[in-house]
Amino acid sequence: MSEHHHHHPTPQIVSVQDMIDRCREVGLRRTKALEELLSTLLESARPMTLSELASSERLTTQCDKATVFRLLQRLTEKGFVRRLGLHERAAYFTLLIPGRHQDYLICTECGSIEPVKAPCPVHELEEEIRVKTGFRNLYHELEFFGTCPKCA
Amino acid sequence: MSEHHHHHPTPQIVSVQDMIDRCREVGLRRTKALEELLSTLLESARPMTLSELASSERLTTQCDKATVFRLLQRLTEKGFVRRLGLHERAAYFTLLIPGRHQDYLICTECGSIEPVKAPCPVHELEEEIRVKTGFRNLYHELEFFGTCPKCA
DNA sequence: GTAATTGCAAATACTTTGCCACGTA
DNA sequence: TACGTGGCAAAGTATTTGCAATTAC
Repeated sequence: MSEHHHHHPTPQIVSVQDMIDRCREVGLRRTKALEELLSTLLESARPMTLSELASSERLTTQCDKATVFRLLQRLTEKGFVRRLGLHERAAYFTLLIPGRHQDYLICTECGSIEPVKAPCPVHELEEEIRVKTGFRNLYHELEFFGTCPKCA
Repeated sequence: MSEHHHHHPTPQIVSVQDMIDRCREVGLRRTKALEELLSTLLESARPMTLSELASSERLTTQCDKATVFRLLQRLTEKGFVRRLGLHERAAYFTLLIPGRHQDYLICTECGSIEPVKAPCPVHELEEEIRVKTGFRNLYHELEFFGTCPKCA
């Protein structure tokens, strides 16, 4: 029944409400667009592009693409969202949840994106780089590319 | 005592001549543009964008940007070049040399890109993913982002 | 000679901004 | 009221393609 709280990331439940509160703390206003965007990102199992977000069920009738763009921009600045490359022409965005890190497995044929289930083996190297190079605010991005079984 | 037979990077000398020969084997024609492009990529310590390549010393007077684009496209198809994300709006390209793998350390402020000197710790996970998911042609991309000492 | 390759220009795709109206605090 | 935010349209940047001329083999 009791949970052990060790140093490794504990799966934590994050609510849209929490996120909005955190946004308001740094000066963002509570708007319908912000709520819907955060909800959509939170519900998504994978990073999404601006176009995907802007045309998603919750947002398409709700607000303009430029609005979503500017929201993502603000959220990225404030550190609530991270912008990922993932090799497509369009950028991908994902919620940044403290203590949670995700790597991705991407099919170069059909473009499917799924989270890697295994633990990320890069933290030690990241620490080494932090110490040796003096870089600040260090983080990493790790993606695996290949042809998925369906496309093979 | 865990001696792995991982393809450790054998420092191999690669000449433009070799690369051109390999290109010809797969049907590409020996053109001035191809030579200059391969030379430029080979001399570069880091991946380069299409614009950088097209306006580089060797290529700017040599050929059109569309030509460089199509060359990179063919070289990528043939597996001689890899296209990387690296978080910028433009894609980056780098020569793909068998047995050689490179991770990058990128400053989010000034955009500088440098190769990581330490060995990449991802090969085992890559193998695990290959086995568990059935993905083919698997490879990975690992980048570290942060603020470099100069920009801090 | 034939097919691949090139240059130029035009078309796409994705991102970003200007401006003024609007809503939140 | 004041200032952050939103919608719409236009501009900006990177990529991609069509086509006729050229070049490698």
